Amino acid sequence: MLPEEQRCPHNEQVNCANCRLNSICLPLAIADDDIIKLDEIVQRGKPLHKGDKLYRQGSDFRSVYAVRSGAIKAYSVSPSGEEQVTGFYLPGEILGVDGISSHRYSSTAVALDTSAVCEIPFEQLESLSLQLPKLQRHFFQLMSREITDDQKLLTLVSKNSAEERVASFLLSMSARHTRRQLSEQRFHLPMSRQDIGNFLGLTIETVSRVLGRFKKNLLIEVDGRDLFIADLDGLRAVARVNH
Amino acid sequence: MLPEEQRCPHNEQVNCANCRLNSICLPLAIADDDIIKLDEIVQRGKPLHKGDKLYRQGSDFRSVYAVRSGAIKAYSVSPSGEEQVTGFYLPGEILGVDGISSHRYSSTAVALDTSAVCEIPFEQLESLSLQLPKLQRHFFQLMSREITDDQKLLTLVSKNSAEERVASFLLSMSARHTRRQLSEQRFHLPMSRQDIGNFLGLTIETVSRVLGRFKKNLLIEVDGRDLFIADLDGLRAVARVNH
DNA sequence: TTGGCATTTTGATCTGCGTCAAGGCTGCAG
DNA sequence: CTGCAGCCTTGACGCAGATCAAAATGCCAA
Repeated sequence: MLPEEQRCPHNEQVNCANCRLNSICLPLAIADDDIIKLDEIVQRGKPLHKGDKLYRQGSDFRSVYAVRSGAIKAYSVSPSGEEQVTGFYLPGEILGVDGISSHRYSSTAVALDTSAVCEIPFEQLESLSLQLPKLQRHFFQLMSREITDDQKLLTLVSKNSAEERVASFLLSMSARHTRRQLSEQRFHLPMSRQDIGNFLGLTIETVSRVLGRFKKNLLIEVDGRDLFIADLDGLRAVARVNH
Repeated sequence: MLPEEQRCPHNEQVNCANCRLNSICLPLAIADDDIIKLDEIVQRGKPLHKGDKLYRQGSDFRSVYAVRSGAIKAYSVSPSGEEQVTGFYLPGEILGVDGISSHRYSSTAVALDTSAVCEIPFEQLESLSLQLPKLQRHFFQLMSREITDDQKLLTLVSKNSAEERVASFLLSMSARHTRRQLSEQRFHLPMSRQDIGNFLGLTIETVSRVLGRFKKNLLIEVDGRDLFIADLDGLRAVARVNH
């Protein structure tokens, strides 16, 4: 399958109003003339290459970012030196809000593939939110969702087995692809086994073994990072969590 | 030690402006005449008794709450039936923001002791935030802090040993007491071992054993839920995280 | 005071996943 | 083509913390 940016090139998406992702990104439920105002503050940068950093932990917070294509990984390093992957961001998703509280990003964001993002300067977003109640509400909801997602992840990591965690992760990826009208069953994982393991609190070997078992039980087919979920309900049964 | 509400009775704290907690609660950095507007929408209910529910997972979201005295525990039950304690809220802290995204609370909040809270109806808070840029900003920061706190907790639970987790937890409680001008070393734990274990992804037996080891190593003294941190630096060394 | 229930502690044993080690696969550079 | 580096898989073994069990302690009500 072609990457999304090739099926719907960047240069055709010159504004928020005609962006294919606008139903899952910021402008949700904002009136047309309001989208224009939002559009004026959004900056569309040049594509990031694999490995490029979008922002770094500890650097000054200025903007939040919406992913347009590709995939971004966010991770933070604790004072004790532990590295923790805090999230993967796919097209239509917003990252960077963790920087608001301390005026510095609390994580580093790196492109996992060639990616494109929209930069939204936060001060301007704040001003606009004062004028557009729906935008303010949308932003409160967005942050609240990040909180509930983090709490679900905490439950997953602290209460579920390795198989349940990996199954939930695959189903989460699947659901997020579905939201973008892409295949529910067949997709590419943009991150390494290392990243998956770190995110889920598992070692790379355990992730590999669990995927091997899923394959043996005919739940999935895997070839490197290409994934096919052969038995969605079977995987849901393993995850014991609704996705 | 007397509970705070007895040293500083409720009926003397009739408004936000003279509330002893206002430096760590909402009105931070808000001008005096703005505090009055905020004060008008805040509702001060009667005290909650131990075990009383402030709100329930799945019920309609209407308000966020500021703890005035006592202690509140928030927990959620996943579709698979796992119970996860998502946080403990002490005087000056805000809870309930997890309900914004889906218009329903994603957790249940229960009083661990006799407690008093201020109720802040969210629709009115939203309206006021449109008029008071500082309040909007404060609220964005508050939610962003909740996100970064959750991510730190995730790192703690997924990357650290039982001893590191318990030590970090005790230091976190200590730091939050210090913020309220209370003893850094001596305080009462309002929650059970069960709750601590659940919060940290450990069993009650492990929590008990770790506390026993800390006691043996003269890091702490414990008598039930009364705690004295005898060696703060020693405990910090065990936690390997700055608190 | 006594009884009963919830909470905590302590001990013995078990196990899922981490750790260590080795080998395979893929893609790129020369 | 060959060699090398990154990434992934597979196997053998050990251990931190879970589980199972039971006793100790605290707390409140009658």
